[in-house]
Amino acid sequence: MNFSKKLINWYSVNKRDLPWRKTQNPYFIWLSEIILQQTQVKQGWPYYSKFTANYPTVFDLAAAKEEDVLNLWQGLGYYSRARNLHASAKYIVNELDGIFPNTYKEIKKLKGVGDYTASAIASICFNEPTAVVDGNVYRVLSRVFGIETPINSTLGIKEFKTLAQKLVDVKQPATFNQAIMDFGSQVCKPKQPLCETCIFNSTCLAFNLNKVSALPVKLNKTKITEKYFNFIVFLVDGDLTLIEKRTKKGIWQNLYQFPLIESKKELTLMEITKRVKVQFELSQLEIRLFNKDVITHKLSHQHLKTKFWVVSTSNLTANTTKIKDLNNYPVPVLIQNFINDFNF
DNA sequence: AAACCGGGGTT
DNA sequence: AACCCAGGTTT
Repeated sequence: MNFSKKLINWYSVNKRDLPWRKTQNPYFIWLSEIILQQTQVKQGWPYYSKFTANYPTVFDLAAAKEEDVLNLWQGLGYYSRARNLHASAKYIVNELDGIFPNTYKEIKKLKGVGDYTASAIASICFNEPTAVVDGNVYRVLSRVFGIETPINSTLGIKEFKTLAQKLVDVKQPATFNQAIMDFGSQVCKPKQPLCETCIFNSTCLAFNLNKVSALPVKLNKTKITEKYFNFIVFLVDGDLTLIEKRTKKGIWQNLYQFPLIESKKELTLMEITKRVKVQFELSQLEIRLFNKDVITHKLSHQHLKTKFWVVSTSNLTANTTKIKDLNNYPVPVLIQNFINDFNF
């Protein structure tokens, strides 16, 4: 029996029961695929439930305010996904009369949709035989076929896509694509894969050559930079504070935060006090450090060493926000954790 | 081709 | 603390 047949047989018995597997509605499949980019099923699941409940159709999503979409996305990370999702919903409604594009080529034109996502939607919703290549597929194919080309090299990307495209069952691409991904996540796992009971273990090159833990090959090494973040948490007359929107490109674009003083080195109480006085035109103020120990918020490529400075004042000229309204604004997890811990 | 973009998990 | 996981866009 060939690779695809064995895989599909495995899937028919072992497939997971996931909410987005009950539908072929391209809007729902698109939502699920964007949410699941760089995200485990367990983490994405509640967000899929929230989004389908709040925005049951593409028209509802298109009509929403970006801020509300980001608020619902809060905590999931990679926020450009939410911004692109919203922009594409508006594009589908305004330019395509609300009709979801139905070919790989047209689907890929949506913002935030690349090769993987376009292949997934085209195959699952429209039966187009385009093979998906996600992290699971790289792992399964590199091991079973013993391919050592780095999966994040230009050559590797082409090589694995070609192989997957050769293997895909053109009669049932949706089943094949979901089968290989499910197999990768449940059997051919990154750590402690289930080789002893694997359906491919008699032919799998990695298993038989004892190379399972060495595959797939990935060249990497992202260097991590360190920054100091000082958030200024104003308390004005007990019930007001000050927040600002991050409008510039970079992390957390269009999310909100307390006014931020960023630096390459750690700043002292004196330096913070002075900068707050100058920036906010305050002659005198009461300031205290909330977290005795610095909070290190770890992103994939930077570590943010964070302090929250609580400043009590009554004569702030800037536009304040009611503390009880804080949860109307999308904020990074770092800020949400503070709001929860501080207990205003 | 390399850097950027979040957050959660395991060892 | 050091490692791992996982697509798309921008530079």
